[in-house]
Amino acid sequence: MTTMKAAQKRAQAKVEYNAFLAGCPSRQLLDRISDKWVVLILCALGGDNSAGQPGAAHADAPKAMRYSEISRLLIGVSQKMLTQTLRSLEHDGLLTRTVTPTVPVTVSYELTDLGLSLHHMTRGLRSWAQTHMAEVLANRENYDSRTS
Amino acid sequence: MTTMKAAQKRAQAKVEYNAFLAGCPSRQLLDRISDKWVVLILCALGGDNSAGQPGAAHADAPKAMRYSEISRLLIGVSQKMLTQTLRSLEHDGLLTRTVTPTVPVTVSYELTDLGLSLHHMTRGLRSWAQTHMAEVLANRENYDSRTS
DNA sequence: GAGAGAAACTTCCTATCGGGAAGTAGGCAC
DNA sequence: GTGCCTACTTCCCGATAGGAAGTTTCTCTC
Repeated sequence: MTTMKAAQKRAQAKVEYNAFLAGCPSRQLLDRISDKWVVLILCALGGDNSAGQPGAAHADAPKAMRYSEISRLLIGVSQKMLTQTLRSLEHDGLLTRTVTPTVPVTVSYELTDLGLSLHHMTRGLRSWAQTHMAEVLANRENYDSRTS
Repeated sequence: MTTMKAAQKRAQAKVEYNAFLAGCPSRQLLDRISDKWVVLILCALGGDNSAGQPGAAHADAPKAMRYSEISRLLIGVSQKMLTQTLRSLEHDGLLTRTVTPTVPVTVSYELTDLGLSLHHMTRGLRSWAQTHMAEVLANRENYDSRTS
């Protein structure tokens, strides 16, 4: 392991990990990142926290956010799932958790480089959902009228 | 709504779809596509069904697949979830379902253009999971040893 | 002509999971 | 001391995913 160059390791990884196989670690990883809260949290920390103009590819402004900020932005997330998801992301090295012993304790979360690389993917997902929303709604109506 | 001019509608649409809002349709859509089976099925139908050779960034070969083919490829999926997910994807217009009345009936599924556009995203997710697997595993070990 | 078998589901039961609400810790303000 | 603040943690329950067995329609075998 330690004798391999990074490039070699990466090359081998591609053959070894196949996300279609149930037992493969990469499958478990894919299962975990294919989660609505993971996607939303990464989008939030990645900086696309505005309403998000579809066309306007505003530059990433990955920023540190406090627990309560995230909870306020991701309307509908329960405290339990937020904490749980943040912990698992920290565990996987996608974000860092920093505790500042201020008056009431302050905890802030920030994407790591690894988390940022995944953010590029989740950002695409979110933007896809927003840009193709109308099309999907039309398809649903179409489908429902055909089958009725 | 119908009395609005196109420009006004467009202006409002920009604010209307925000995946961070719990009630927004795009949030529901994002929740649905941020699902492990959705991601895996799209990857399967999108054509990256091989283990993924290192150098060969093989071109997409989106192909029609039969129910049993998908079920065999996505090891671990239950028939119930496979059927359910395929139906919802068909409902949203991401794929087509074709029944051929052969000897034992043949049902084949194929991505639509819309599904194909989402496939670009899910493909990225899968490839991310496979390429960064080693890094994540290392982070986990690191984290566990720190906290123990 | 009575199974057996194959593809694509469908149904039922149970284990697991997510959401809601209430409880906790530790420090400060009143 | 009472209450409030943030960031959780715990408990309970309804929703959901998974496993396995049943269903349908045809054809092929014995």
